[in-house]
Amino acid sequence: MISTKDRIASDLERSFAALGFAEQGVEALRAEADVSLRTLYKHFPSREAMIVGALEHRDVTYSRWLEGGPEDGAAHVLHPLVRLGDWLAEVANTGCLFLNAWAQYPDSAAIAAVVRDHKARLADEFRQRLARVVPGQDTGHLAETLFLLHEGMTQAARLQGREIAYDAAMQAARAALAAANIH
Amino acid sequence: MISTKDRIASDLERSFAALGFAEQGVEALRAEADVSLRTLYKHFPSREAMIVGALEHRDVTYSRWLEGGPEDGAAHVLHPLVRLGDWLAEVANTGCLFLNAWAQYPDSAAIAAVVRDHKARLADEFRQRLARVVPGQDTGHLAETLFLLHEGMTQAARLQGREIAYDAAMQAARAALAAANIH
DNA sequence: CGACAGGTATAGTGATCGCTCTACTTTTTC
DNA sequence: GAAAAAGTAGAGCGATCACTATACCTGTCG
Repeated sequence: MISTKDRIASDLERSFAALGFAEQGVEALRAEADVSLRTLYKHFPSREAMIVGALEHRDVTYSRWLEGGPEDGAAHVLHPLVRLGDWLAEVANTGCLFLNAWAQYPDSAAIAAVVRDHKARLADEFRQRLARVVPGQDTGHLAETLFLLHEGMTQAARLQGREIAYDAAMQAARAALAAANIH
Repeated sequence: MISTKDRIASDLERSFAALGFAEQGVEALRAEADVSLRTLYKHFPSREAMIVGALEHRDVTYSRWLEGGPEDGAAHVLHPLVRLGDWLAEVANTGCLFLNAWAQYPDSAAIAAVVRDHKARLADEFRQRLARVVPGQDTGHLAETLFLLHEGMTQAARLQGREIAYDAAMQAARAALAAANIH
């Protein structure tokens, strides 16, 4: 049983992803979610809350998107980057939804918090996968590099095309893993 | 002799960089540039034109910022990344001004054009430096990787801190160059 | 001198937008 | 089956904002 709030959050996420955060007012969001204005405001008491709700929803969907993959070796660590490549192939290429939101509302503490939270979780994903492949080894620096490549691929995809960005990121990632003797 | 328009553009760049594109209206920009509203609109006939003017100004200042550096070897190629690190140490950490603008106005052709232009010039900077160090060699793919690291460092700096982002990007860049036998 | 290019100062305008309020209906729950 | 919870429809308010219009000043140059 999916709650009304979750359904609206999903629609908001889709809507913001498609048209950005500035180009549509609350009325347009209401129409996209196909609810009354009152109901929309009951679940998300301000426009800012709608943005936060959409970002939180994407945080969950993207985490699920990264799950799974090969269970050992470099491929286990690289899986999130491969999945990002898949993601970029599916959606319109508008960069990172979180960073776009943050760029637009740099003074909103609530938005900054959800962005930092999401990115911290993402960096942790790489740390955990590295810990599984080479347990006990200090891989903090390597995890940061993989995270940086994730961010770089996201931005480069809209500037130079998905394939180029994917190839460049994957090659750099493989080289970094190889230098740490992870194959 | 610096023109009035250039002086205003410089103020606009500073203003947008400090406070973002959404948080200040035309009146705030006018105050920052210390001109009358009429003069501001004479040089930049719309708010969008003010944004474009600010971005064009930064395109020039950042190109100048990257100039020079060591004249041979890997250090010649890496110089723009080093300079980006210096840049990130000096300015407030708000990501890439161009991508922030684009995120906010995804439908503006004029803004999209100046963003693409700037990023193309940046990618070319890496290509030219590679061509100088290993003339005749096909380094297209390597240039894309360095460009991706540039974008990644910019974004990662606001998420994980400047030093971490700088170290991660430089390490990945050195590994990529070493793999191509550039030292 | 006098024309004029380019500046200042600022009030006003029309449109948009976030949000609320009123009045009513449907669904759920005990 | 009644009450309460949750939904719909949509008009309207107050504030903001991009942009314009009016009226005036000033330094330069033929």
